[in-house]
Amino acid sequence: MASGTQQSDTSQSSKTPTVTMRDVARESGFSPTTVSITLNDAPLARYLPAETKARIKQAARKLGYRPNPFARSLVSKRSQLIGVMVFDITDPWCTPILRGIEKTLYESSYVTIFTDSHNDPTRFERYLEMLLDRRVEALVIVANWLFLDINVLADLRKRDIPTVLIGPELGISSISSVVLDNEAGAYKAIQHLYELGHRDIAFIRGPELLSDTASRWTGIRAFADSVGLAIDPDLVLDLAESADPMSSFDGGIALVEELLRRGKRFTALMAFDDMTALGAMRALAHAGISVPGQCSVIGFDDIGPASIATPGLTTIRQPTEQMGSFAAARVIEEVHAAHKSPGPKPVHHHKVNPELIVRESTAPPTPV
Amino acid sequence: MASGTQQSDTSQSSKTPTVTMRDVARESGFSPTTVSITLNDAPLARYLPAETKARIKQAARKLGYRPNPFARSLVSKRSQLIGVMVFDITDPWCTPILRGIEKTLYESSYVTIFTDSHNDPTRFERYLEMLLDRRVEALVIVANWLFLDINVLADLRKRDIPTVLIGPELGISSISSVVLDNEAGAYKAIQHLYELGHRDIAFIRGPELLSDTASRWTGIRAFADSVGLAIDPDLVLDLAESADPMSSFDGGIALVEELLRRGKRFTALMAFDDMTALGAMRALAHAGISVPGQCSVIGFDDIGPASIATPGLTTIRQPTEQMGSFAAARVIEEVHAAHKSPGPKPVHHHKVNPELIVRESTAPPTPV
DNA sequence: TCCCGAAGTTCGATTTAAATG
DNA sequence: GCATTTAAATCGAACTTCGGG
Repeated sequence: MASGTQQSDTSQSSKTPTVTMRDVARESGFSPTTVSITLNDAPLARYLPAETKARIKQAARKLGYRPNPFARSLVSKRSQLIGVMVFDITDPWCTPILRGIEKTLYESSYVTIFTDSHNDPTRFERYLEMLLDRRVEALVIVANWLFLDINVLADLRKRDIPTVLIGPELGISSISSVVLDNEAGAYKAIQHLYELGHRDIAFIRGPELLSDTASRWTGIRAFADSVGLAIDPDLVLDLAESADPMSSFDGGIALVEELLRRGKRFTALMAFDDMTALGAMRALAHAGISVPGQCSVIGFDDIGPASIATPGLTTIRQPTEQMGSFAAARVIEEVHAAHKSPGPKPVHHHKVNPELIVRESTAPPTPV
Repeated sequence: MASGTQQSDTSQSSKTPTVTMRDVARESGFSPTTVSITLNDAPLARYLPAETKARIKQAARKLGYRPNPFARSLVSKRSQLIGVMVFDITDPWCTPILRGIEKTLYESSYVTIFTDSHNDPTRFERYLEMLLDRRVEALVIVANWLFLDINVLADLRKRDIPTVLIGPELGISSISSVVLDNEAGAYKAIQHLYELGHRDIAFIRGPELLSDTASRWTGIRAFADSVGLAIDPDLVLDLAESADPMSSFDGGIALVEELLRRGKRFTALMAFDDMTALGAMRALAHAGISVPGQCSVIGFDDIGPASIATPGLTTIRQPTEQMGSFAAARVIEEVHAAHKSPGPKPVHHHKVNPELIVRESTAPPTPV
């Protein structure tokens, strides 16, 4: 059954005969030039009588003509290809971004070449070269973690290919980006806890090398200072460095255990991200501490698992899908602009706003 | 600062000059033919003196020569492109598969064109056309849900482009596939519960239209029959039809509530998939029923959220990454084979084995 | 299939310049 | 000059054929 004989399909068996423009020309009785002009609706098509165009189009349809993209790209020098480089497809933060990119690219005539660097610089550079060799017209980089050194990015600028980086803030940079307002997000998070009545709040901060860590902490400090809330240094722990998204889950577990060991009272915990928060909830559960009954937990990112955890995780949502859409739109815009006037384009930095999503993991502290 | 003046980069400013094979020929002092032969290590290269080859290669390196893929594809008729169509990138089941595909494609010289059909037949067909128009050499389809009608698939066969479908079993079909042995998986799941001592087991089955539903149920029946376990029809509920992965989470909640309403005793619950199981755990928690203390829960798939839920979800793992790798390898193989001898290739169906992953959500029933 | 190298044709389209009535 | 159409050059590489050494 599996490989059986193929009975049907009498004539047009094995390979498709590849019908070319020439064939359409022959079929319609016009020259290849005229065919090209009509089918592309080129400027000169204005002078062609409707009758001619109709005949040509019908011939094309009849033969099932499909223009060869390589021949086309060869002369137009446009690949209609957009390169997308994800740092780690395994990270649930990335997938909605991909969805966003795909949504806006779907409307255009561009097609996506997908690559995944596994957070590995070597792989990143090799893929980058591949993409460039393939003549992608633009690049969208989805970076959940930043190891990139400036040289690589500068190189991109030099090659004059529109690029947008989604993810970490990387301060002054020569490359366009779409980043979250981490400071505002963290501010909203702690404000939420504070308004519920929490005063003894523990914090798990991100890895020091990650720029997001600093900005989120700045947001936290800003709110704390504004209401005169004291932050106990003993209740502040840092996640270790790592490029594996799962590691912050484990980190969350380990650091909560450490927190518990220290014995200081806290009624709420603000985690660096959702993975950490989920790890923390696991550790809390194992210690017999109920969430949010005895301890509220708030995360950051609003990745998929946050909403299907029990209790549902209160968190700060990154509008990931919009970020992806925006980046893709931006990059297409730049391609069009470059088409009009070549040369380096201005760099844009777009900052998007996070949103507080209240679920089940936060509640007012229970009076002692 | 953003758009500032660009000081460095004296000469090679705006656009890259695109160095062609001709330039390399001129630089090295040989003809384009000789350059082509050496750079591609064509058969004729055997006769070229090392000296010549070295000079040419050096010239190429010096000029930063990059062969134009369009010119190349135009004559070779090979695009070096593999189309990947995901039904829903948002579904956590898909991402490890993508990773697997990417891993094996990385080693090859192929590049991935990524598309996401959103479980929408219209979108699927439009993307399919796009991929075909781009002359992809093969296709990998990652289907978490099956709406495809046979016509579309048959069409693919006719076009003679190697295709592998990852996902649902679709019985007799004309297209190669990589599917999970759902029956074996379900068998292992219920066996696990049974061996823990559970006898009153509730079931949430999948939507009727999904082929996986039937095979998993077959596995369950097979085990039950083999040990003489009775299945109470009142403890068997069905998920509604839907293409949204989140819907089974909601379904899990709703059906557990229904189950509880019925008032029949059960000490374990076997869910159609992890999403359903996670929903079930939420409903159980809300009803004040502890997992696994008062009720064990087992899922299916082992998607990412299963391991970071609390309690960790016991489940049946699909070797998703391997499935992706395998499919990609298979497809490349077929491309090579087709290169040697054209014509339709035999269809292969590969069935992979699931694995029981025991976490925290299952335990022996507590004696009443 | 001795060794080395190059001229010329081809792939399938776009585009310019020009020819026809 | 105008409306209508097309021959011919071009894009960048690969391959076939051929000519000397």
